[in-house]
Amino acid sequence: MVRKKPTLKTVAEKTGLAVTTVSRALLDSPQIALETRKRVAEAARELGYIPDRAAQRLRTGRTKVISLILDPHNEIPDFGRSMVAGLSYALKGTGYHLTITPDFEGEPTIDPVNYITRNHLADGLIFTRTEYFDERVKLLQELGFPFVTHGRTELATPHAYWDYDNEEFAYRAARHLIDRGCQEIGIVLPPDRFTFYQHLRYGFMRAVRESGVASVIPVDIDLDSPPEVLREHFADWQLKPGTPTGIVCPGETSALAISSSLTDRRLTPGTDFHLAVKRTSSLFELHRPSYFSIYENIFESGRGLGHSILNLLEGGEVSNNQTIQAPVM
Amino acid sequence: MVRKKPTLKTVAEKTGLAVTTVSRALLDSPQIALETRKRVAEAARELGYIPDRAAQRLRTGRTKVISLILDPHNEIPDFGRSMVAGLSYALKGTGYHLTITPDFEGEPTIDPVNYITRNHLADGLIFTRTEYFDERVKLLQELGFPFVTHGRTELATPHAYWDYDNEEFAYRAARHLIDRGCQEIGIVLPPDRFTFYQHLRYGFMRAVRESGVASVIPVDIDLDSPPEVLREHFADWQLKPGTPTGIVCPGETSALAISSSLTDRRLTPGTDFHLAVKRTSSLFELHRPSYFSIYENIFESGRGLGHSILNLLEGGEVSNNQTIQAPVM
DNA sequence: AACAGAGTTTATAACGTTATAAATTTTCGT
DNA sequence: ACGAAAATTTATAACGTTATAAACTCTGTT
Repeated sequence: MVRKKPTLKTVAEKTGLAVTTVSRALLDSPQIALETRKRVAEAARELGYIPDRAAQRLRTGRTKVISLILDPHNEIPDFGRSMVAGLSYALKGTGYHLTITPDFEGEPTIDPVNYITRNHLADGLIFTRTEYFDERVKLLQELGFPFVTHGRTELATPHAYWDYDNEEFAYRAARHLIDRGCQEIGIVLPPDRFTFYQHLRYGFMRAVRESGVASVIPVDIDLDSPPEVLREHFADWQLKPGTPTGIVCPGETSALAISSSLTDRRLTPGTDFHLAVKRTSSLFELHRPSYFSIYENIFESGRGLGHSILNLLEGGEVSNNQTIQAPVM
Repeated sequence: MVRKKPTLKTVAEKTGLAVTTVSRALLDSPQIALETRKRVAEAARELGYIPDRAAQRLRTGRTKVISLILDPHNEIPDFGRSMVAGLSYALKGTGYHLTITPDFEGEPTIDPVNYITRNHLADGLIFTRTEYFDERVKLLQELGFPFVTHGRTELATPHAYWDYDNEEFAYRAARHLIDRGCQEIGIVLPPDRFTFYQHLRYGFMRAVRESGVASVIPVDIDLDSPPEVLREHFADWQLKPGTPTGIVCPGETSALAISSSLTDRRLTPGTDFHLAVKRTSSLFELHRPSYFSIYENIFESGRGLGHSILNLLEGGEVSNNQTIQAPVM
C-alpha cells in the first residue's frame, strides 16, 4: 500500500496553516514569521514533502532544466571526466536538472535550439562549436533566452562563454615542435566555419612567424575527417628529408590516426616527425610512442558552463561570464 | 513584441469549439467527429500549437522523461557512437526527453534511483553495471517502476535488460590468444560485485578448460583500477619465458595502460605477449601495435535500451525485452 | 410526432503550485 | 485604552491540461 505523495496541502493540514502560508514559508519569505517558517520546514521534512516540479513549472513558467546540446563530433573522455559530468556536478543540489539534446548529423544545428526555445523546454541552454556569426547565438540573443557557449563568436553583442584558449594551445604546441628542431610544421584544423579554427590558426601562425620555419596547413582534411581519410592523407604526405616535421593536432582520435599512418610508413617519432596533441583524456598519457601533449580539462569546462548559466539565471552579467581557460601541460 | 504562446484555449477560440473538444480532438479520440478532428489539427498546425509539457505532466502524472543514470567509470566513445546518442536516437520523435542523472563517485548507487522515483522525475529508468542482487532492480520491481538495465542480475523476478554477451566475448578473446600459441593466459576483470564479472570469467574459463592452458586472474587490480595501478601491476608481472602470454582486457583505457606498461619493459607484442581487447571506439583500430579486438556497439545498446523502455511504457512484456547483444569482430 | 439511442460536444473540476490582494492579528505611540 | 501602522496569515484565482459526467444534436424507428 503506497501512501500518497505529500503536497502542500498535506503539510498545511499537519501544521494547521493555510496552503499559501506553507508555500511562502517553504520559500523562506520574510513575510512569514521566522517561528512559523521553522515549524513548517520541520513538518515538511517529517512528511518527506518535495515540491512537484510540474506544478511549479506550470505556475512559475520556469522549468528548472538546463539543456546541453551535444554534437556527434564531440570527443568524450570517460564519463567521469566529461563535460556532462562537470555540468552535473555544477548543477548538483541546485534543483536544476540536465537534459541532453543531440545535434543529429546532417540536421541543422539551429533545430534543437528552435525546438527548446519554442516549447520552452529549458531555462538555459549550453552548446559547443560556435561559428563566427553563429545563428544559434543570434536567435537566442533576439529572444533574450539565457545561454552559455563553449566557444566564442565574432558577433557584436557580447554573450556568455566558457572557452578553451586554443590560440595559446596552438602557439605552445607549435613552439614545442620548433624547439625540438622541426624545420617544417603543420596543423590539422577543424572545419573553417568554427571560430576555434581561427584561434588555432592564429596561435600556430604566431609561432611560425616568430621562428621563420616553413608551415603547411592541409586543406582537404580537417579534424572532423574520418580516421581513414586522415590516414590516407598522411600516408601520401611528403616529408622534408633531414629534419623532423612537426604536426599540431588538437584532437585525440585524429592524432591517433595520424600517428598510426606515419608509423605504418616506418617513420620514426622524434627523428622523422614530432606530434603535439591536445589531450582531454588519459589516452595520450598511456600511448606509446609518447607524444607531447597539452591538456584541456573538459570536466572543468562543464563545471564552468554550469556555473555561468546558473549565474545568468540569477541575473548575473554577461560580462562576468566570459572565461578563457588556460592550457595546462 | 512576442506573441503569446498558443494554448488549447487559442485553438478553441479560432475554431469556435470548447477547450475540452479541442483537447480530445488533438488526442485523436474516436468520440470526436473525424471532420472536427481534421479541422482542429489544421487550426493547431496554423497557430503552431504545442501542448504544454508541464500542464500535461501535472494533469496526467506522466513526465514523458526517460532518465539515464551514468556512472563515472563508464567508458565513452565519441558522442556520435555513445549510449546517450543511441538513446536519443531511439527517443527521437516520441515526445520523450532524456535526462542524465550521474552516479557520483563514492555515493550509493541507489541514491539517484530513490531520488527519481520518490519525486517521480521520470517515467522510465535506465542504468548500467548491474550487480547480482542489485538493490536498484529490487527497489524498482517493488515499486513497479519501469526500467531497463544494461546488464543482467541473478534476481528471481525477471526484468528487462539489454546486455552484451560478455561470456562469448571472453571466450572468443581467450580462444584467439590460445590459437596464437599462448600457453598462459590472463584476464583483467571488473570488480567482482558486478554480474558481468561472472560472465567474463565463465567465458574465459570455458576456453581455458577446453584447451588446458594455464590461467591467471589477478586479484589486486581490476578494470576500474587507475591506469597507474595497472601499469605498476604489469610492470612487475612475471612472464613465462619461451611462449607468449595472453591477456584478455575488456576495457580500452585499461588495455592501453597494460600495453604501455609491457612495451615500456621492451616486451614485444606477438612474441612475448598477446592482447585481446574489447573495443567500443575506434581507438584500437588506430592503435599501434595493433591488437586483436572484438567490438561492442554502445550506440546500438543505447538504441536497444531506448526501444525497450518505450515498449515497457506501452505495456510491453518484460520477456520481450531481454536482449543479449552478440560480439562482432 | 414522439422517442430511443447513437453520435457529438460541452461544463465542471481537478492536478499542485504561487501571485495578488485582502483579511486578520500584533505592536506601539500617545 | 485607542487607533494607526506593521506584521502575519489567508482566500481567491490562475497556470494549461484532461477525466468525468452531463448536455445537446442528430438519425431512424414506431
